Amino acid sequence: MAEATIRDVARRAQVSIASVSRVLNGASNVSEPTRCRIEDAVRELGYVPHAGARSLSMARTNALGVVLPDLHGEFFSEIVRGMDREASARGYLLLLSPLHGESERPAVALRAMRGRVDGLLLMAPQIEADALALALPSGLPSVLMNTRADMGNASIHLDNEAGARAVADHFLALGRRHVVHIAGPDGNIDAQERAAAFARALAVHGVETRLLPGDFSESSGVAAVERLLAEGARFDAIFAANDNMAIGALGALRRAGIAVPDTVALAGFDDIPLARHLGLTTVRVRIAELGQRAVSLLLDLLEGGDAPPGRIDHAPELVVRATSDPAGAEG
Amino acid sequence: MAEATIRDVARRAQVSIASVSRVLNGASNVSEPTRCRIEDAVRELGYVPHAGARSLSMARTNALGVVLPDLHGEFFSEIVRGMDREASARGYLLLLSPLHGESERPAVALRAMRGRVDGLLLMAPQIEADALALALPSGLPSVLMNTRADMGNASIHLDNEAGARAVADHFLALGRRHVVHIAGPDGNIDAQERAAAFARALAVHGVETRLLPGDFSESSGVAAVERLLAEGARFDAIFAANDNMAIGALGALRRAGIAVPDTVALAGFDDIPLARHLGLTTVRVRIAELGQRAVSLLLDLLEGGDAPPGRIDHAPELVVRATSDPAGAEG
DNA sequence: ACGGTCGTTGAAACCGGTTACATGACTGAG
DNA sequence: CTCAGTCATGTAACCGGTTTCAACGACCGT
Repeated sequence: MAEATIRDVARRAQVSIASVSRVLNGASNVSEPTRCRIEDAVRELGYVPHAGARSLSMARTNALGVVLPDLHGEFFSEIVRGMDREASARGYLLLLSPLHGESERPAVALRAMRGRVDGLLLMAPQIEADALALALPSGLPSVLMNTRADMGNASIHLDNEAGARAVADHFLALGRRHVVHIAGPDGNIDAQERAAAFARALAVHGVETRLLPGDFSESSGVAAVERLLAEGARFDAIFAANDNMAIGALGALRRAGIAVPDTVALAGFDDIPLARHLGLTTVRVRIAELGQRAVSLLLDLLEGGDAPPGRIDHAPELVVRATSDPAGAEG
Repeated sequence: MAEATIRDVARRAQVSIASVSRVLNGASNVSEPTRCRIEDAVRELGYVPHAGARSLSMARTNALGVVLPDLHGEFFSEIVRGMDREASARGYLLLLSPLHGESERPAVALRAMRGRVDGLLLMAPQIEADALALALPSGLPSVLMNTRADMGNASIHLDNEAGARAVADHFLALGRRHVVHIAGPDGNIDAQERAAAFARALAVHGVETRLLPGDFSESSGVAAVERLLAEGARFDAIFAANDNMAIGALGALRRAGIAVPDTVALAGFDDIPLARHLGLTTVRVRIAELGQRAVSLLLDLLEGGDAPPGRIDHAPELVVRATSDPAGAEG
């Protein structure tokens, strides 16, 4: 048996579809007996409105498109959780379209969103500004997260510079002078900002930074440390561009018998739950909050429509734990 | 400027909307010159088809609804990742609707899906069978995950019994005889199955199980251990119904100076990434794979339509690590 | 020259809702 | 008693696509 439509309900209740629609949407101008007949018919038929059809005629879907890069576990779930918290509180659903395998062009994913969602949340730290401008559907209100482009779009950015600077200052305060940075993937804007700000903050105090490549994966953190050891390099502090790599580095240091934090201080970025358990010093991002704020910004844009708030910065916060705190017991 | 519609394209290319639609969908019966004119018009206008309208007329949305309880971080992201992997490989998007605050009735969430998605993935370990039957939209193909109901619906279940039994056997092999189980939330089917199977497997060998309440949160794991210690209870093995609680328990044991695994062996369930880092013995679920299989099952159902595969079991696997392995170094 | 076939095209119905507008009954005021 | 003003209700247009079907012209064989 096919699903009941509004016409079936109208027929059964002996009224026009207009009246049914009115009752369903809580319009006031329907008489009591008519309303009852309709409500009965709805119940008897188990009628559920067809959201797609409604969206089409109302030009409103009550859904938000979420386009994310291939994020590592904790980060992904946290940001989606935050987005969902805000979205569902305000009556919206989330339509997910991860751009897996970061290489894939986002254009397809973004185009598929037209007619499906009222607005777009796009996190694309890897994409060049112009590619982004090309791919962004013009008619769709969007909030950009941690992207390069800055073309009048509302956007929310993590303050990578403040976070990286805090780590640099912390290392300096500990008296470290032989500092290594394990960087994130090449094209990633967050990684670039972190690396640049970190090196700059140290350079101000005459400290040079040794830069090693990484790709945000745990294994690349391991590789970086192993390379340092193989070279016999001298270093007393490591800042990894994210927690994952820091965790890899921590493991490698331990296996090599290097005392953390006594010989080498270590810090990451993100503050994923694992970081707390491992006693990793890091920069707390409050990922869920970031997602929540992005959705809030987008919905304000959609509903208010008036003052498009430009760029919002999301401030992170240094969390000192065992891997850089000589006083603390190591987790 | 409003978004271009198919009529705008037709007008510009001097053809009917039918021809435009044909070109867009790759129909063969369009002459070369006409096709070119239309393609030019599409390009010039930056036309993108309206997915909502197309869905309505095709009665097909290319989206799957995902309704999940309030899962803890890793579990959530892993299962969504797995679902997305399969869904997007087969051309579908995911529409997310977490039932946060587990108490909330799923009926609303499920109803909102009608007309938006082609099929439904529902994980609801907390919901009673009859409530579920009532809430499930009749016209929507669905795959149930770890639910009680078994009403002809396709479903995929985690084999909790096998996992719990494996832990029990492992503890027995270690010679443990004073065994504690920290249970999951009351109404949760997974928690119930794990607790029952665990106690049963031990009982066969004449070992009784001390049962403590928990709610899958880390803090409830801490609380359980603290309660044991306060009572001065004698115990040499703990099986927590999930990793989160096991991690809480591990912390509490360490703080109390109790040797793990020498004095007390510890195991969890799920194998979240943290478990590996902490050296926690656990039952590996391959969460992403679970999600992937669920989507695959649903899509087979949708596309094939023929043989509705009934109930599928997803087998977990015991992973022995430091918290229960006397030989292994403790992580 | 004629009828049949084929390939190309457009008109219009349809998907399932919402809503502007018309209609008609009823009410109260003048 | 009449006329304006409510109020409840129905009709039909519309949202933006897909698809059926009929029309049309070109081409073919005879």
